Amino acid sequence: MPHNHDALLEHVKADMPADELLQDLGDLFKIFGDTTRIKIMYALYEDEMCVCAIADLLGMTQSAISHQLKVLKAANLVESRRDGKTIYYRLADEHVKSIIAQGYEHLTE
Amino acid sequence: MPHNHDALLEHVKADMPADELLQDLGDLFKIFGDTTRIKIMYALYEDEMCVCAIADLLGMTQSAISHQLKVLKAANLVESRRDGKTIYYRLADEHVKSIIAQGYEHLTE
DNA sequence: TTATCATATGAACGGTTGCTCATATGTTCA
DNA sequence: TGAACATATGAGCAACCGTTCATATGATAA
Repeated sequence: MPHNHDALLEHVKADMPADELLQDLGDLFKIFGDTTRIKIMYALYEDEMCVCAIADLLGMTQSAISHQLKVLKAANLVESRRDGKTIYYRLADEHVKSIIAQGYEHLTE
Repeated sequence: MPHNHDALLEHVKADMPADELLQDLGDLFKIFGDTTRIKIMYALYEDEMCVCAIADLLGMTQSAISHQLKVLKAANLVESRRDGKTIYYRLADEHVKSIIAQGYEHLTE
């Protein structure tokens, strides 16, 4: 007879966040789970930057960077402003830095 | 003539972590970027749990959970101990909680 | 308006990933 | 030892994802 843990499950289940939130959490971290996007966020750590500067910095296509910036913007991780032909991107809030910082700590300890 | 930002690039490049670390960061967050793994980590938030209990909790196959636990263990996010036939998993350190907490904050503010 | 720069976007292709299924390993107990 | 339970693992497949390529949009200046 398989062993039983209904009591434990009852307890743990009660403390679990809603499925939708867990899904959203996964989706959020998925965005951090790509080196290109991590690099973009690090590039914006101190100051805003235009798309072609980021592309130059990472040695990648302007198109590739644009696609990724769109993903980051959809997740409210970056914001942008236009100045003539140029569009400058910046980090949207401090969570970006603190999430990366926590990951960094896990790796370097 | 395309506009120039060599000076900016020079400065930002100097502050960027090594490529290998950025890669590792991406790989780490990739692991958080899956709902099943997020659920497993949340299940272990307060106490250790055996594999079949996690499978029951999430309504998933034992095999699927085992595969994911292997991924989590390889990234030092969970640890395990054996007690007879049963193997209990627990969170490896506090970073797991704080990383998830930061993501949670970003979503709920 | 036309040419050029800066960025955005859609389609498509190749690589990755998470699950299933079958099976193997390891442990306990009769 | 053999049967049952608990977990691990390898192969295979469908779905997802990041890039490239071609092209579209938007802005400026001549």
